Formats: sequence, structure tokens, C-alpha cells
Amino acid sequence: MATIGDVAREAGVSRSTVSAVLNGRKLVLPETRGRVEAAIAKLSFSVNAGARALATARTMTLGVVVRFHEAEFSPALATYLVALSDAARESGYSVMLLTEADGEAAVRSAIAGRRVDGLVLLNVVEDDPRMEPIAASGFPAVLIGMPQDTRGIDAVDLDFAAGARLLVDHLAEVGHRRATFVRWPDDLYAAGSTYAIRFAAAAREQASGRGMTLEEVPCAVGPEQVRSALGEELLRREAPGALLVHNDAAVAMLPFALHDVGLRVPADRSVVSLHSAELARLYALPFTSVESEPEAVVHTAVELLVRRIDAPDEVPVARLVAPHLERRDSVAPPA
Amino acid sequence: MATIGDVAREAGVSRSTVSAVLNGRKLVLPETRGRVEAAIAKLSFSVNAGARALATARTMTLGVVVRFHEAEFSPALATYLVALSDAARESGYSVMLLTEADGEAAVRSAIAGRRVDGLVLLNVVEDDPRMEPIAASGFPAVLIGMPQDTRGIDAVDLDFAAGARLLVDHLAEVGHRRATFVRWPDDLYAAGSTYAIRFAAAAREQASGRGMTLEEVPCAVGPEQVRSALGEELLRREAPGALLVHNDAAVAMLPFALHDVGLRVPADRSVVSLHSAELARLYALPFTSVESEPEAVVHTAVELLVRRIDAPDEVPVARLVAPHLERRDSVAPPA
DNA sequence: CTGAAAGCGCTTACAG
DNA sequence: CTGAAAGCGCTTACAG
Repeated sequence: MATIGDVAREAGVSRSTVSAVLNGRKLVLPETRGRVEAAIAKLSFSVNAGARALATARTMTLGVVVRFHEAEFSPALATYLVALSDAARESGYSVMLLTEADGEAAVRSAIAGRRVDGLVLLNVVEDDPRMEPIAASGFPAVLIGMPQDTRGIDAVDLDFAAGARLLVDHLAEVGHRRATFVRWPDDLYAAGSTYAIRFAAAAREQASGRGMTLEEVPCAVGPEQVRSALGEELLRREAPGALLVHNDAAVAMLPFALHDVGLRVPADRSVVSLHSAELARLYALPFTSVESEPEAVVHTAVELLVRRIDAPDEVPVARLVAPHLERRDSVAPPA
Repeated sequence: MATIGDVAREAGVSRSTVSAVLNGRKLVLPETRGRVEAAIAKLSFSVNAGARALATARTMTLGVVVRFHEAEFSPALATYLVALSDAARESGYSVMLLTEADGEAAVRSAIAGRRVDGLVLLNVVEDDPRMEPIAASGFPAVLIGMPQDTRGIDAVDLDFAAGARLLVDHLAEVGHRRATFVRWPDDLYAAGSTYAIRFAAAAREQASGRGMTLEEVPCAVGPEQVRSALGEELLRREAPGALLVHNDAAVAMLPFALHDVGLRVPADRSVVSLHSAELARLYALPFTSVESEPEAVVHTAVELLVRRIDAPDEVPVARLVAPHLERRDSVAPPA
């Protein structure tokens, strides 16, 4: 591989001048710049990222710390990773995958090894142990997820509370006074899944504010459990005429469960849901819904992180991405 | 951050000695080594990966080049990425995500920038353009996928042909003489998906060798299309008593399609399938099947790539991972 | 067994 | 506007 020295020799200038051209500094005569560029092309030179990193103390790479939670390990992860890599590239950064089972250790060693300029923590939960080494060191980072205490770390997430309000309002506006709230199983809330907690709290509050009753059905994620739980609820006497769903497994099965018991949407039941964009893509779900916005969330995360790398001492920010309602005619006034 | 110089000073030795300890070289007196280790711990020193990379001309990172194919962008991708990162870490490597839409450009710039020691190409198709810059430069790489012409590049994949034979044999052994082969849509084969091509060819050959007739039903991936295609086939007069499925979308829907038309497995239909491990995890599919083996495939890929980095001139190897049959009592003799 | 020196490929003041 | 020099934090022959 050609080095900057080879280019300098070829162009008949010094290495500093080549460097100036490389970094787009002004104050290089057009004629000189032209010679350097020709030499670069001729030798198909490309700067050695590692050497530049050593000289500038900037690696221009971001680490993404994936968190494992067997039950949640979802199809959405790839979407986030790819979107993150794309967003990073737009800002001139590469992305390194950090997947140690022990996320806290992954964070510590990433900081210590200085291979990255900043960290993105995916799928952050309440009291996430990965926050500790970051809070302690002040290393640039951004959380995806919105725990109550962000420990002074920048954080971004979809505004799940606003999503819940949009959906509840949509049901209330056509006259529903009761809805079945098909939600995640209790242990997910207990495990501190911030999005689940925020959605549920806002749904309850908004429903109560609008004089609406929510009947909650927690739903485990196994296909059989989901199917029987849904079937039972749908066949129940006095079941509400509307379903508010926040559970990816349940919403994926819902069309089949409805079909099983011969109920039509929206004639027999109104359905609204908040689910991941990836799920919508895979299943073409026919429900009016709020979808996660992985691109927007991740784009904001990269923006905050890059800013944080440049200005480590500014005050931490928390940003919620506004959700929007995708209408799909699955809601009608109650019978 | 502490540098190797700080450690040397603290321990009262030279930087070379610290380096020798760091790299586990023998010929350091235990006493000296102890002093150095104490200093490292005291200063919580950690070697700067970039500086080491510059000095050794080894980045100790692998690039993974994700390929986009809208229709295929599958839940399995995350599994491969995480497994890859884990396998790489075991060998002392990190993983960098390369996601440019233009995979060929991604490969070129990864090679030019020297940020990685080797490349893993995910989901390689026939005549994959990403192979070109690798073949031209001899840069260490490994294909996941097995095109007919690997261009001299190491390659690994599940042995889809062997998987097809296992499944066909399993049906033939209990006496099936006819089976519906629910497969991918034609355009996937046309696009050069090597796994689909190899599976189909082997299935046909094995069936014909065992005197079995395969009636092929290509199945598009949209949920509605899948459902109606399956429903139609299941209700067809004279439909075979067995289904051989190689289509993730179809197999995910199959339990519902069977339920729709009131057919039981294996009493009314025998079913065998080859599908991704991720799908099996998400849906707990009740069929005897061969599943993709992402961990084994990726582990082998890393092994080959690391070896290739160390020995660039050895002859290229192609490795097929043996599949195994997971029995789930979905096969019975024909009625 | 340990240390001094050179070098990896860049960037960045600082002269001129 | 351009070049010479020092330095980023390591490793690796080479002396001793």
C-alpha cells in the first residue's frame, strides 16, 4: 500500500502538504493540490485509518453495545444495527459491534482499549449496569431507551407514552369506553423494560382521563400461549369491543386468532397496536398502529453522540422521537 | 490514559520490557514481570489498540459485509452478526459492520483503508459483485454462501444439498411416493441464491433417485400470498400426503394454513422443512426439520478467515457444515 | 534477561 | 503557501 510519503515523492511536495490536501485544508495552491490529487489517484493511495487515529486521538468509530435478553432477542435488532451503521457512516464514523454477554465488561474494555470514540447502548433498561462505567468515566455515549435515571448520559427513544395516548385517543374518539389492553407479560415490566413501562403507564392515565376502562391481558411470548390467551379473551362474554395491543408476539398472531374465532375487524372488534417497524414489514399487519421508528431513533442517537464526542462537557440531553399514527381502517364505533 | 511509558516508569523498567510482558513473551524474569503487572494494575493501563495496529500492521478486526436484498432482509441477520462477533472475539478479533448499499464499494474501501485484517461476506449469491475486488487483490476473506465459482476465496455454508437429502429420505423411508415441494419463488433462484438452488437441485435428484415425485409450489413471501397459496395446495384434490418445505415465510404460516382447512399433522399430512434457526426460535415450529446452523457456520468462517490472514498463500478451501435432522413427529406413513 | 533506537503512517504546530 | 521536525503509543530487531 502506498503511504503519504510515496504520494509526497510522486507529487514532488512534502508529506505535510499531502496531509493538508487530504484534510481539505485551504491554503494549498490549486496547482499543488492538483499534483497531489493526481499522485493519490495514480498510486491509488488511501489513508491508513489506524495511523490517522493515533495521530489525532480519534478513531472515527462508534461502538454499539448489544444487550442480551433471551426472551426479547428480536428481529428488530438487525434493523437497528444496520440503521446505526448507515447513520454513523453519514457522519464519517464506522461501527464496531460489541456483543459480550456481560455488557458492563464490554463497556469497560471498549473504554479502556480506546478503539472507539463513543458508545451506543442498545435497548437500555432501568438501572442498566452498562451505564455505570460510562457515568464513572464520562466517556461519550448515548442510550437507546429512556430509563428514569439516565445517569447524566444522553438518551434517545421513541416517545412510547405519546404513542399510547395516540392509540387510546383514537379508540376514544369513535366512542369506545372499554378496551382490552393486550400487553407484555409481567416479568418484562419487572425487568425494567423502559418502553413497556412508559407505554403502559401512559395508556392507563390517558384512558382514565378519557373515562375509558382498560382490561389488561398480559400475554407470554410463546406462540401457543399467545394463541390460547388471545382466543380466550376474544371469546369471553362481555369482552370489550376494542383491543389496544402492545406486545409484538400477540399482534403477529392476532389476525390468526381473530380468524380462528370468526371475528372481523373492525366490524366485530376495533384493533390498535404499537409494534416494531420490523414486525410490520414482515407481517403486513392490517391494524391502525404506531410503529417504532428505528431510523429516526438511531439517527438522533448518532447525532447526539457525535456532538457529545466534540463537546464532552455540555449538559446531557434526553430526546424523545415523536411517533405517528398509521391508519389502516381497523377501528370503528362500538356495536 | 496511561501509556506504556507510564507503566515502564512506574515499574522501573524500559518500555520494551513492558511490551514483552504485554505480549506474553517469555524471557522476562518473574520478579520483573511481577513489578510490571503491578504497575499495569495500579495505573489500570490498557494497550492502545490503534497504536499496536500501526506497529504490527494488524488491526485485529474483521469486517462483515452485509448484503441487502429487500425481500430477504431477514430476522436471521442479527443472529449471524452476533454469532460472528462472538466467534471473532474468541480468536481475539473485533468486528466492524460494513453496510454500504453498494457492497462492492464497501469491500473496496475496507481494503483500501486497511481498517480490517479480513472480510466476511454475508449471504453471498452467484456472481456476487463483492467477490471481484477480493479476487483482484487477494485480500483475506471468507464467503458465507457457496456460489459455484468462489473465485479462489474461502467459503463456508450449511450443506443445503445434504439437508434436502435428509428430508427427502425421511419421507421416502416411511413410504411417501409423492410430496408437495413448497419452495421459494422463482425470482429468488434467478437472483442466484445459492442455498435455494442447491437445496432444490438436491431435493429433485434425491427424490428421483428414490422413485418419488415432487410437485413444486413456488410461494411468494407476502403473508396473504403465502396463506392463499398454501390453502389452495392443501385443499387440492389428489394433493400428495407429504410436504417438503424450503421457504421460511411458508413454513411460518403453515400451522395456520393447516388449521384453516382442518388438516392434522401427521395424521392427514406429513411435513418436513428446512428453515432458519431463528425462525424455529421465534415460532416453535412443530415440524421435523433441518435447521440452519448459524453458530457452526459462522464459527467455521472465522476459523478459516483467521487462518487465511496468517497464511495468505495456502490453497483456498470450501467447507460445508453438515446439517442434522431434528425429529418432531410430523411424519407418518401415507394414508 | 533488559534497554536504546528505529519505525509503523499519519497530523500538527512552527518556521520560513 | 510549503517543508522539516516532533510526536501519537506501540513493537521489534539488535546490542549488551
